[in-house]
Amino acid sequence: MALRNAILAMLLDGESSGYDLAKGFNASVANFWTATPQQLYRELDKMESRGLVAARIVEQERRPNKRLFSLTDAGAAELAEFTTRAPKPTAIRDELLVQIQAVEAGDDERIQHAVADRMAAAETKLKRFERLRDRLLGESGEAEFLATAPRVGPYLTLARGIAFEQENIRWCEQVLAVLDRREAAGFGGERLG
Amino acid sequence: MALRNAILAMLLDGESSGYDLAKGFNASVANFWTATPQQLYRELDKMESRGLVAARIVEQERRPNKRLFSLTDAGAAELAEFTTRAPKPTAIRDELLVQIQAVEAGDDERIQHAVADRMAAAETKLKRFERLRDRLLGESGEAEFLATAPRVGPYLTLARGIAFEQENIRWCEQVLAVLDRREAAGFGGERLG
DNA sequence: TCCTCATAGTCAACTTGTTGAGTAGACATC
DNA sequence: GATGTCTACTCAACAAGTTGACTATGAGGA
Repeated sequence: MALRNAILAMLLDGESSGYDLAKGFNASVANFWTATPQQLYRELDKMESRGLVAARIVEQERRPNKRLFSLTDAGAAELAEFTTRAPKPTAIRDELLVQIQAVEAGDDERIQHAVADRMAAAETKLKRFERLRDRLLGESGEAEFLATAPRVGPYLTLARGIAFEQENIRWCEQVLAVLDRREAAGFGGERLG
Repeated sequence: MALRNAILAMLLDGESSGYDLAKGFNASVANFWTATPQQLYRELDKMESRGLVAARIVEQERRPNKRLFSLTDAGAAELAEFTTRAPKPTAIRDELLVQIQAVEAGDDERIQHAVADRMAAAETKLKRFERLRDRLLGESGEAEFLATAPRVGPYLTLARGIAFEQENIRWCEQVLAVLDRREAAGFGGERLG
């Protein structure tokens, strides 16, 4: 249900192929929803058969043909209806946090590595998001943009993504500092059962 | 896989029943993983049959008997092994963000309501987390605790939860401010197709 | 020339997560 | 005395998400 509506929301930006959507919903790019390509192709077929999106085949030279999907009136109505329903509460669900929760019973070194990797990924993502924001804002400052732009939804979700990644980075730094200090103090390596 | 390990990580705090775990993994309480009761009972049975946890039935007066689960050596080994594997990258997946992305094509008023609800929920959760942190810290300050406590994992995941909810609150405030101002400026109610 | 990457998908099998209902006793509240 | 809430689950059905393999073409580099 939510995936369906996330796709409809993406199509507000204009028609696009399953492949394009897959790039947008990729975990390393997305700032409001994620999905794998398989999920998208499957869902798009269902949505087409229900008339929520319209598909049009575009023949291309030098590369495979593609199907471009666009919002139909029924799709827009469905999306509008979705915005009237109470959204599900969200909570964190993160394998790295599970590992940190169990850090004293696990492999210190590997976990520190994982935290460093996560921090690097967050930094990359943050930079991407900031470039995206600059492109969205164009010449205007934030206040002007928010007052005059026809759409602010994408800007606001992007703002959430930026804040999330900044928080991620700060937290990773804290964790690394704490684990380093404890290792130096002789807490490293020891296992709790 | 991750749920299994999240359960094992919970059992580091001592034996507990499915019902108790369900409370801990409840979306409004959890700071590192969530699960429904059904998921837990199902997974616990599987884990018991694989020897990762041991169950013991405790007969109670005035209330139903319960099965208390505890970590076995095999379970602890599985959890340790899990900490050596690279965790999956996580991304935001939030119905409210989908609604915000589509705010210009949706129902302004209801969305503002949903944002206000989310903010209230985040405040409740933040307070709960802060109380939990105070209990964890006890008499010690943060620096002392981090230097001397036998386990810091639960503290670090709690810190992530706290930061997440604070960010949530800030973002909700921003969104409400922006939507209010746009409504006053005459952007409200109008729909984009 | 081979190898990899990017485009643009499809198919099948599997694992995870969600929803709703049911059971059953004890206690509190109106 | 009826209703609701808390403990402590179980069962069944369904929806959503993941994994891995496969097809096909063209471009760019080693």
